[in-house]
Amino acid sequence: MATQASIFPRKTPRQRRSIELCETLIEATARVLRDEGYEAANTNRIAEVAGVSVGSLYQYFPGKEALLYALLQRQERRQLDLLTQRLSPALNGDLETLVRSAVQALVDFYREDPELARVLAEQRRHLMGSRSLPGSERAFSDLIQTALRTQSEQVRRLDVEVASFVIQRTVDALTLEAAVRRPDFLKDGRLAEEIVQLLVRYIGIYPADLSEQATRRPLPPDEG
Amino acid sequence: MATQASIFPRKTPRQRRSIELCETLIEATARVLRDEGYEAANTNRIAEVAGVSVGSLYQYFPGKEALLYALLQRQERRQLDLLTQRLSPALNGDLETLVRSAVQALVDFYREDPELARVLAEQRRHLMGSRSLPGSERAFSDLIQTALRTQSEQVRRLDVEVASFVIQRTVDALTLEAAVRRPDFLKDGRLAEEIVQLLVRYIGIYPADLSEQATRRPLPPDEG
DNA sequence: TTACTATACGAGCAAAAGCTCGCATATAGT
DNA sequence: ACTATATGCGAGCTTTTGCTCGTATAGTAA
Repeated sequence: MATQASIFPRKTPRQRRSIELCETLIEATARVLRDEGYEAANTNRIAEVAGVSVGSLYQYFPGKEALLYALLQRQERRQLDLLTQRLSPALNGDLETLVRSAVQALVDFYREDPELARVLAEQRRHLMGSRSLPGSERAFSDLIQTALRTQSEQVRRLDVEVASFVIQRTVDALTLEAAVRRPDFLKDGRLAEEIVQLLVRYIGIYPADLSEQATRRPLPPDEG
Repeated sequence: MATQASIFPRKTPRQRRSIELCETLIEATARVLRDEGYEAANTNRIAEVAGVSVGSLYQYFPGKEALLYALLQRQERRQLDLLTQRLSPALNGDLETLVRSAVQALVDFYREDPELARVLAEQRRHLMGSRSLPGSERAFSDLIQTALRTQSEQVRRLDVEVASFVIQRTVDALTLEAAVRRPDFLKDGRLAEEIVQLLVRYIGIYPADLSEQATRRPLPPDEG
């Protein structure tokens, strides 16, 4: 059972059938993870579900970690694609619309396949280990920081680094957790709207902030 | 490798040395999980680290799942203990103090052993499966709902069920995630205070809420 | 002491999982 | 058609893991 730890593909497929083979294997990995759980996700089972032989599997992937990693990359790419696609029309609107677009994008994404998303979220850190995280995470964080800076009139003064961490982790954790455990909260949109409120109240300007905003907003209306 | 799935102890230790043995095993499980990861956490390795034989392990635990489950229970009990202990002196104070106590309790808890907390969080759902969750989670949720209702003058009108979900998952995800990945954010208290702000702004009453609060607060001040 | 029970041990077997290698087939280039 | 290369296969070997069982020791009670 001498386990080989490399994460990266053993060789790149050249012909069409081998490319399809790799995709079939990744898809099978997703199916096994979703339907049978992590324990069942061994190379023999994945090859069996994919309808190919173990030998073929090992021709392209050095082990199950590599399959998991490839699947994770596919997932992250799709997530980021959806997010940027949904966000671009809202970038010039008001803050609330922007936030709502982002939240709804993640809700839709996780609702599509909650079980798979959950398992992958669990495995993410195992695979990343101490490696740098080039995935959608960094891109998402950049997206938030940019938005915070460009929407500065509607945004209170805050530590952008910490705030983007808070925003990203909050919306991700809540949408994923809800998709897995409280799908009823997502079905009627109650929770999505609640997350929007949570974030807008956190980011947006309220009277309590006016004193510290004085340098940026020269008009101090009397409160009381 | 015919795996036996039961979660519950095989028999209860009667003499002192056997009680110590069980605790040693649970502690070893924690150590292996923290230092070597989930993959390494097999019964042979745990017994070795504990300095006892596999035979002794199987006398009390039917498999590694049972060990994991026992460890998880210990962790949840400690977490809930700390939380209730920190919260009780703040129950009569203002909302912000209450929230700050809860956040700080979780921050302290996760900072104590972030790696272990992370691994256990990952494993929680595997072990719980479709079982009911009698752990700290339910108790925490009840705690929040009670607090929301008793502090009603400082709390805006909101769906208590959804709100308690949002609050619980938010504070838990943020504190755990930060303890693991951004310990620097926790060291100087920047993040803790940010989480407090996030929650207080979400829960608390702001001018934007005054119209919908009219039935509860009979004084409608003109806004604008 | 004696008898009885609980506890501890660890070699070792069976099942599972990881992985290879020799051979068969498909595709591409000439 | 012929050759070279890429692809696919799966029996079966190796290592790991889960777990038992016969034996030895420690505790308890008479």
